[in-house]
Amino acid sequence: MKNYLEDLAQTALFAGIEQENIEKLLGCIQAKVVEYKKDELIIEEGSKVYDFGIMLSGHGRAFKIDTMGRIIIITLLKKGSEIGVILAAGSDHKSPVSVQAQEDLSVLSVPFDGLIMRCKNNCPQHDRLLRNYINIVAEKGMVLHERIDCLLKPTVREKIMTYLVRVSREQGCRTFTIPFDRYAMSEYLNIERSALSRELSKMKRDGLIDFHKSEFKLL
Amino acid sequence: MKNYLEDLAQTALFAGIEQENIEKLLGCIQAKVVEYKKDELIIEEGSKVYDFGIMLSGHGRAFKIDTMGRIIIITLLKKGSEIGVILAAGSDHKSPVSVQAQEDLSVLSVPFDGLIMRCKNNCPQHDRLLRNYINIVAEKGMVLHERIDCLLKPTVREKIMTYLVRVSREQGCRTFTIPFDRYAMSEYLNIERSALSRELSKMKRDGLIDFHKSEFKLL
DNA sequence: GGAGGTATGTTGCCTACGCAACATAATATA
DNA sequence: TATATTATGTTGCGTAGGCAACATACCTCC
Repeated sequence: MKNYLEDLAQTALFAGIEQENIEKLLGCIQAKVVEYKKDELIIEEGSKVYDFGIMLSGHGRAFKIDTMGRIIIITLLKKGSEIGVILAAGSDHKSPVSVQAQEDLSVLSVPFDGLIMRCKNNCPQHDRLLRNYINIVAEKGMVLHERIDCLLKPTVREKIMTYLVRVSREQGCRTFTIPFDRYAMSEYLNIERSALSRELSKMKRDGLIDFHKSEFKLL
Repeated sequence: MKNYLEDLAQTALFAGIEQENIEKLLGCIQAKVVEYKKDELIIEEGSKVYDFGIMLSGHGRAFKIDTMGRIIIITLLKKGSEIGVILAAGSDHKSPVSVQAQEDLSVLSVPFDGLIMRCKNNCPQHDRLLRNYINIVAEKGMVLHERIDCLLKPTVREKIMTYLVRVSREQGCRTFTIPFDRYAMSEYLNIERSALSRELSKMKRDGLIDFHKSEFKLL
């Protein structure tokens, strides 16, 4: 466990908490490290989830299989990503997604009840931990809201613009880099990759934007 | 304030807390009642939000104006609805929506910090309150996720089916009532009202579903 | 440098669905 | 019961964008 302390100090969950206190907290909230093999399921669609997790190493993905058998990627997970945060805090707990290890990896697993129960020993910064947690849940909600914001736009062009304007704002600059390749971007906006490329080209021609690969510029 | 205690006891925020304790808590968390006139803005798009609210009476709506000047309804609010729960708990606090009173109404306004700070007097069930709050935030996230689930479906028929199957599951019955009229349903699924009606009729013809108004049946 | 692999762009075809306009049904008003 | 009003259903038309197929750029590894 100890070897992870440094990494944990960098996570949103433990933000603002000193390492020695993190160590104490980990015991208090009954956190444990769980290892997964490549392709193993961390969460199975439909199962009940009471523990949330923080990725300590490796890569994973959250996905679901739709009625037609297609795989829909919900999120990609890397070191530091949270798993099942909303689920564990919700009231139904039933997972709409599966989470799978894409390579051997380890996860810090925390029972939600351990987090939320005030420990008898009143350990320092448990409050801060809780506040961080709420913050994470809220931010996840914001992220979902922002995606819906794009998805609701009627045309491909408006979807793209909504997305680009947001990223530009976030990075505080008219020139910016998006964290997607074309395929991922098309999935995020729920449009065809080719249709995306087509519209991007048109928008460039129309003098609305400029771009090369994942570098964009709003004009 | 007192006259609202009974209503508050019914809300998700105060679920499982007795009325006398609610009264104490209200003071502890520095809640106050705020009145709004018809058409007044409770939250203004772009403003920073540090307090969340619980609707005590009346109706309101959350909306945003998109780039083309169209009004997009995000949610409708009624007695018991929460306002700005995710915002107040988030880290940016900047509201992507406006919230407006559609008639004279009152709101219980609670500073997020009041909620999350452990009161010195260690008042009973403050923990429960916090747990309820996290629960609400998480559920809001689930609701957004579920909508995205529909929006991502490529065809109108699949969007409809995804939605109907979910509501059917929620109500635990193949016959059920949806909380939308056609127009609201079409907005939720982000499709044209006429296209929705058209597809619903086809699905009935195909023996997939049966319906009359807002009553549906999966076959 | 060549050869294979992957990411991105281009284009023609075709249809699902947005849009508008109208029809019918349900509900309210008087 | 007549009349206005609002919800829902129907239909024809035109096109945005899905789909498939191919083109080009970029990258990696012999």
